[in-house]
Amino acid sequence: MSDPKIKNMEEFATASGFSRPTVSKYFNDPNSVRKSTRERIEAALEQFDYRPNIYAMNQNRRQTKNIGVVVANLADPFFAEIARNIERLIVEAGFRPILVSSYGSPEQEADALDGLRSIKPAGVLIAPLGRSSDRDAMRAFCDDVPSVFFDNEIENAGEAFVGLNNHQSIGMIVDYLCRSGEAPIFFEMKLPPNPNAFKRRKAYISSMERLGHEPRLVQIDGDGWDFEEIGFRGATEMLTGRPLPSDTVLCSNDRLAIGFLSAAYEQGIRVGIGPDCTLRVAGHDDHPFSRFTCPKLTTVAQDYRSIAEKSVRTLLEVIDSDRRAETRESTLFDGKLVMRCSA
Amino acid sequence: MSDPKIKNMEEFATASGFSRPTVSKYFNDPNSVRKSTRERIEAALEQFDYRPNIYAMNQNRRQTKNIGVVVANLADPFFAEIARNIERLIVEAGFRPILVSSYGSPEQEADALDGLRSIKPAGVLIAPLGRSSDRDAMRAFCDDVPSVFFDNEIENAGEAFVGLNNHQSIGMIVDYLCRSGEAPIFFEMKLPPNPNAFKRRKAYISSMERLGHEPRLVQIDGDGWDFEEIGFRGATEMLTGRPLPSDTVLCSNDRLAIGFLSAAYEQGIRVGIGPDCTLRVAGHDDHPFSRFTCPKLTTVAQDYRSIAEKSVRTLLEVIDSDRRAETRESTLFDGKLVMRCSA
DNA sequence: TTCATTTTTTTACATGCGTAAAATTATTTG
DNA sequence: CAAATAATTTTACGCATGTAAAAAAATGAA
Repeated sequence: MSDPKIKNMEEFATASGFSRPTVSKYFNDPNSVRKSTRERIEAALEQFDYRPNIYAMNQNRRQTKNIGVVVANLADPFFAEIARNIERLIVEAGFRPILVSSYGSPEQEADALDGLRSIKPAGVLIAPLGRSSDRDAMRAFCDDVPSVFFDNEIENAGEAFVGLNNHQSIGMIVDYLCRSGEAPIFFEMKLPPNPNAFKRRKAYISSMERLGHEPRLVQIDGDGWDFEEIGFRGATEMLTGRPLPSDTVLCSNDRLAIGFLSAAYEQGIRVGIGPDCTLRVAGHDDHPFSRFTCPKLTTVAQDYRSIAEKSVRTLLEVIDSDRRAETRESTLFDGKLVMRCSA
Repeated sequence: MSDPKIKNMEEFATASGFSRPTVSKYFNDPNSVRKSTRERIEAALEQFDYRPNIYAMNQNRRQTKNIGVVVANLADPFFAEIARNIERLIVEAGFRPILVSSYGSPEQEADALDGLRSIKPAGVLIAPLGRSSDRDAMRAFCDDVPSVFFDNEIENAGEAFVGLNNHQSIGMIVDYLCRSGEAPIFFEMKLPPNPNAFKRRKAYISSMERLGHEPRLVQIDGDGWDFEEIGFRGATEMLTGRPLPSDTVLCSNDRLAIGFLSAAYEQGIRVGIGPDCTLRVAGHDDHPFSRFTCPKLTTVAQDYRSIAEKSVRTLLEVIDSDRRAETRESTLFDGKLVMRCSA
């Protein structure tokens, strides 16, 4: 392949025997030209290896084919996993994903949005930090570019929100724990960085009340996103202190649970549902590592795929229709109970 | 701020009272204009919120300010962590990082390079998949754009390689294990996707021989990047089979060790250095989760920061000097022993 | 074959910037 | 203050594409 070197679309058009506008049309949508034309262009493409200059394209198009994806923390495999799904769907739809991570920092989140702005994306998918996010900056951004939020919501921002039905999922696991043993206490951070945690707290309380049990919150100190470390420290403190009001612990998320289990192990406390176990621990999210904890963690699985699909589909609809949504749509997926051996 | 709306550099130049070329010069390098000019432009910048069109800039510059970062698998927190460091350094150097992940698939790795090509990056940092990488495609890519490899090497590709000194690190932990107990057997995949694994195998063998012990490899089946799962299955099989030739196991990496520990726990085998323990397990990499395994994992820490810094610095030097390296430089950092309680 | 329809070509202009050379103006130095 | 130097402006062109309108050509149906 590649006889002479092709510099631009003009030369490629000449080489392939068509005019530049026709070739341009082909690149914007191969189906917009006659089949015979398409085939001849594609044959030429094999021969001459030319690709349109992406900068010139993006400069002149009304819309770029870029879709920004900003996640709260790529170092958390949960986000990496959902980002992977989202990226795949974006590529399949013929767009180009631009993945950026806030790495837990509000400043970096703001910088990420700022950086995306200059790229003029057709749309953006955002998993915001939550409590520490700059909400005003975020809303201002969403006014300018179509945005769909996932995992975490920012009130009055974006075209839509796609997330987990915490009420259902927490209700489900509280139900399970109550009918299979003692009613759980709720292990969480006093001041969680993540709004989901607040929803889960509320869901826990209402579920317990619904079942006629008294809710008991264990709220541990800690700041930031090092949930395992925070959970470890909180659990160590809790487990060496006075006796627990219940032998069952529901953690606000799997990462706290991972820290909790590590602490319990270190304290020599046997966790699980076996006869020799003195504590049951459950988590939430079905974190990629939760199947390798000791013992394996009973948890609630978020439906990564569905959340990714719905988010991307919703954004693409907004982009295609070329008009902003007048009402903010909110889609919540149910969690699925994943029973392993920790509870 | 922002009185009228500024569309382009022409309008902004007029608004700020300079000519467009002067303003253009400022944006390319603020220090290339007189201080008073710089200050007036910056004042205007506050007032009018304008930012240059990144596509027009990149189209006309000799070089873009983009630096591609392609990692083997973002879903592995090790890569996420090193990517975070690299991204930060790139931003600090005034470039824009473009992060893409192969997610363990050679096709996606090739696609990633292809996608980066169209972005005309000033340079690229690559942590290749290794064994399954398309070496020819990779070398062809490196001919076109300055590339530095990290974590994994591809022979005869790229300007430089920055990684870990497996010989030193494995030697160190073998030394430690031998002097504190029985000589370790080596737990690894039969056909690892990652070339580092081969180096570690060799390093293990030579270290054992140096210390007068017979090397013993336990090579488990499995394909792909689900190391925890592969380690879990391999360990389960191994631990339920005939008695082990040693009570000490060195895993080729932490993710295998995480699976191993999970399996040992399930088998009721107590791992650690305590008196009631029957097995010692060590890993390698100081994976973010290795401090929360049960028991906490003794391992070798890779120096994320140094690897990231050296990689970025090397690439920037190539970019700045505007000439390709004639010799391929290879930098290996020593690992550090992280003693926890698993061995 | 003829006519209506679709596709392609031609022509022309727009986009938002980089950059080079020459002319001008401002600043610094002696 | 004049000369030397540095910064800025003017002018002009280039980059690689999108896009719109009118003209021409190809295609398909009767």
